[in-house]
Amino acid sequence: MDKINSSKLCPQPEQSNRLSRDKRREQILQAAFDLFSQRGFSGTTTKDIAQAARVSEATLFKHFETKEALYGAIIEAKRCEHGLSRLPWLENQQLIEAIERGDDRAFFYHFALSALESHRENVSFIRMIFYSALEEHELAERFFAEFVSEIYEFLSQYVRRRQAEGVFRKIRPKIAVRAFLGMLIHHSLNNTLWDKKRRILNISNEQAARNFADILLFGLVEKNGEHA
Amino acid sequence: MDKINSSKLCPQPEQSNRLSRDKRREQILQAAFDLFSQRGFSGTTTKDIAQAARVSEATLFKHFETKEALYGAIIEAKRCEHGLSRLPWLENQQLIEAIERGDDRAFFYHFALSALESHRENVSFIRMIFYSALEEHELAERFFAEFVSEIYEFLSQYVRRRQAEGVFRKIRPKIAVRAFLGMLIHHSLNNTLWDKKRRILNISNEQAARNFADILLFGLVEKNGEHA
DNA sequence: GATATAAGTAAGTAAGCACTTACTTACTTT
DNA sequence: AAAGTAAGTAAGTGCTTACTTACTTATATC
Repeated sequence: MDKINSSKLCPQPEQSNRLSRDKRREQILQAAFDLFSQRGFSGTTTKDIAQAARVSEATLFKHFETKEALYGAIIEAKRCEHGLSRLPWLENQQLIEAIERGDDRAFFYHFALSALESHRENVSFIRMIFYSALEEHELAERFFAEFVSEIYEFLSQYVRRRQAEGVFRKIRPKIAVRAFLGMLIHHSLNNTLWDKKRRILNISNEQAARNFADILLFGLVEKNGEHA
Repeated sequence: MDKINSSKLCPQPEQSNRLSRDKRREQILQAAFDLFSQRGFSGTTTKDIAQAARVSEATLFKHFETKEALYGAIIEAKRCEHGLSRLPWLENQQLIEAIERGDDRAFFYHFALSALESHRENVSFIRMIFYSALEEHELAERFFAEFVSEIYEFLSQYVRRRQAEGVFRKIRPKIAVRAFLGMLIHHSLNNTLWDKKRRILNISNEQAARNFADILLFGLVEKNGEHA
């Protein structure tokens, strides 16, 4: 209606909204990701997604055969983004230095901090992962098998080494890792899902990382000034 | 069809399936709870619920005005079941004895154990709570405000007291509580949601409770035989 | 045993759902 | 500039959804 001759009369805003296949595809994926993470798979309609991506539903189905296939494409895209190629510790210089110095406190602090920061930056991804786990889509399973289990491996190797060196006491390393990751993930989950207003506990990621690392290493029981 | 004269010809199974209002109501609630916890609110249809409860959809809507109201009724029912009246520690004799003895290890062990057991017995409830949190229904909010915050209060009181007595070191009590609850909830979540086959870590609730309590109290760092 | 009342349902309804069809642009290649 | 190709959509399709209507039992009370 207001498009027909606009290119002749007013040249400003109404160019063609035609995009290259890849650009449009990405746009739809982004809209779908946002909506799925907010409302889950069955809570999101293809009409909603099309509207959010500013295309017709027909266009959406030209790019993705089914709603399920669209979900699958998101999984694939996120898998590449968060995939094995860039596990967080490999690009965390301070973490690597802490390992070299044998500084357990710095090691767990920097690991915790980067995990908490990453959670904060990927709230949508976390929500989507949780939806996937509940709905038993494969995203959750893949994420766990490819990413989480690597983290367990990395951290429990560290614990095992420090046990061999006589610094850590005897405990199954994976139990220690579960405890530590539990602190981190539970804290992030509180901040993004349960207690967004942070009524119960409102602390910075630095404080959280520092305290969780210290609890893991030294516990609550006083040891008379062993660490300042 | 096969109901019309069955009461005259064969007296065994085909009595009337008419129930009292309360009985029927409860049956529908149970079916709805099971399905909502498996598939979430928008993933469950009223037809599914009616079938699972073995009534017609019309009957379902005679008992509950809308699907949303049915959800609300579940919340109310679960709130009574899990409500303030029976917070877990009040009926845990071993926990109370541990407090009286001033036995921190026993205290956190028994708390952890009863939490983990309770999670195991209420998998459906946990799933439903998580769906509620993601879908931002009020169940999650109420549960948190009425139940979880009480637990924080109880545990941080304990920590505060032991700090005053010079046994625990200086740390914000709620951070310690968050760390401990994180271990417990994350472990249960792994067992029921992420790693049902327990590939990464397969331990009993007793082992988990023992180890988590010890990490909280003593940490990982060796203290040369301070606790056997 | 007649009457009142509540429990129950078969068969709808309108709106919403994932997905198609048949067609119109816009850009690229020659 | 003509032809070929790909991007895009208006207007459906048939099915499913939450919810109703108009009716049929069953049971408690007198």
